[in-house]
Amino acid sequence: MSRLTGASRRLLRYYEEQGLIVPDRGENGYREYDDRYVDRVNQIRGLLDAGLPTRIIKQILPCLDKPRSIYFPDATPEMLALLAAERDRLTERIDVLIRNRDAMTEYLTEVGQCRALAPGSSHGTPNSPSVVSATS
Amino acid sequence: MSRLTGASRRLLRYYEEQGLIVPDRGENGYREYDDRYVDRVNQIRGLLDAGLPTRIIKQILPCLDKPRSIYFPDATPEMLALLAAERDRLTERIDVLIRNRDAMTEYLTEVGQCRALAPGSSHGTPNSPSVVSATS
DNA sequence: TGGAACCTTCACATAGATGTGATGGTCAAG
DNA sequence: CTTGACCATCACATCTATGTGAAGGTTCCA
Repeated sequence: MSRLTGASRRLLRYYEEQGLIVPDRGENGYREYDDRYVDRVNQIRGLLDAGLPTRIIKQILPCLDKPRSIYFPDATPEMLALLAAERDRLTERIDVLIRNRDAMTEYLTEVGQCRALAPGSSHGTPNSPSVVSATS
Repeated sequence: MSRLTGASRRLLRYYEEQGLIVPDRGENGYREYDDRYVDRVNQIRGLLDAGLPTRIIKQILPCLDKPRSIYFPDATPEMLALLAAERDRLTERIDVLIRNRDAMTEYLTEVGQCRALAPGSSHGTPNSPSVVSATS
């Protein structure tokens, strides 16, 4: 599992400790990770990377689980509200990041050496003046 | 300053300790924050919020300083490369966040109660399937 | 001459995400 | 049976961004 996800064993245990994943145990006590956990762990890491704390992730994760869109049973209004709120917070952060990124790009462009193209994709509005503000 | 930026005094001192800001000192030893520092602190907090560590921020911050675009003197190639690299990393994060955000929105839409509109702006592609992967 | 309201430094505390090591069980191959 | 490669738990360490409080100086207003 560690190899599949890139997360250290320690980290997997930590996620488990935080209730983010609950792997089965074999007779011998060994953890048995269902294949679907690899997606789940990646999602967790994505959200952590997004700045969400495990505590929040634990709450919104059930909503984002993979075999959903079949029947999503236990989605309390509270969870939906929380999810929406987190999404909005996330949107705000994204905006901050985009503005920062664009400021960097702008500077690099001005200086004139703008090689090192983004290897991933390329969302984002390449304008907006210079700086930034934090929200969280 | 603390009031202007929302950062606690302690935090301002911390940023100073990390070399991110270098306020002048009055006769009495009091810190004297130039007005431009309010922008700078906001920028710092934006970058911190972006997940960049102070160590990195310290390096790229001089490039993003405000009275720039006049004459930007000391931009070594190393700093430019670093800045470009950080910008690309940032772009990757942004993509991850956008995908996560869109997954949330998608879920909320499916469930049907998609009120709680984003109060800020509204970047982003409202599609892409579900999940995510971390890069950092 | 107070005293309130600032400021200073120093230092210890905390919380979250992770690393690392000690100690020991399990399993499969030799 | 033993050795190597797994696995388990526990516990302590680390790093970053912060909070908090103590002990004391400064400024200003009454």
